[in-house]
Amino acid sequence: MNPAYDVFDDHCPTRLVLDRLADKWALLVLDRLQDGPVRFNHLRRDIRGLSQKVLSQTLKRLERDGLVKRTVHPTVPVSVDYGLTPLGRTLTETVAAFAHWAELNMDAVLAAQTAYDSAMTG
Amino acid sequence: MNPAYDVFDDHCPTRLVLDRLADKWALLVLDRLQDGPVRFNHLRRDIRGLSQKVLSQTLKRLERDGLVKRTVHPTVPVSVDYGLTPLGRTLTETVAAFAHWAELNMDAVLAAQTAYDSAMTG
DNA sequence: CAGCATCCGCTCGGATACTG
DNA sequence: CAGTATCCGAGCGGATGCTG
Repeated sequence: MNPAYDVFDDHCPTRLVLDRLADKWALLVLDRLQDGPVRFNHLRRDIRGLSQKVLSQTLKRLERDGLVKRTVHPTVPVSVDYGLTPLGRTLTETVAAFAHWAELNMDAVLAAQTAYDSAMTG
Repeated sequence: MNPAYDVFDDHCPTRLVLDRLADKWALLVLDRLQDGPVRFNHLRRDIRGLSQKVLSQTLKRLERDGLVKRTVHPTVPVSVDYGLTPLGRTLTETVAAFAHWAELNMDAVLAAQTAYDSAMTG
């Protein structure tokens, strides 16, 4: 580890990475890719609510950051799939933990919200 | 786990949670709180670039979601600190993994970006 | 110290239409 | 199928000023 990097520092480049990863769509894409490469429109269908424009942007950013690999298959018509790079793979566990923490603890969060809101009202 | 919850579903409540957690500031706050409660202005100073308004909003949301506990100490003047709830504590490992993945893999990401950009240019 | 209220620029992201 | 291009409204978040 390079001790010069510090996420709490405003001007540290890690902030840029954090900004990329702290994105709902990027997390969902990375989570969806953990079982292997997926094609563009397949991703689009699987991740409900994700528009094609945002998917395109998200994939491009993830590719630029070296987390996702874009592969073009020379078929007719051309087909393209997206998979994790080795670097991206080092993140999958964390991403999965994140995404599924929500599923596991949803009830507790909803209960906390209800309690908080009723405390405000009453 | 409740199999009814699915982060890939557009209308699943877990999407709301994911939205909250997939936030740079929320992640940094949670990461900063893992060693114990911290006072408001202390947080503000430690997390560079975080404005007071956004810190306030972030803390309120995290409190509403049951991840953070706000404690008022009846001193003069009043002092307030924020700490993790037991629920919030179940997230710290994941959050820390996230924040520090950035620090660990910064060099690789920067290299990937450079390669990507030069491939575009040249 | 620990906030709230207001203004406001800027970007995110949804909708739509078009291309190879 | 796999995108690009454009328009545009909503909201995030920074700056500033004020309160108990």
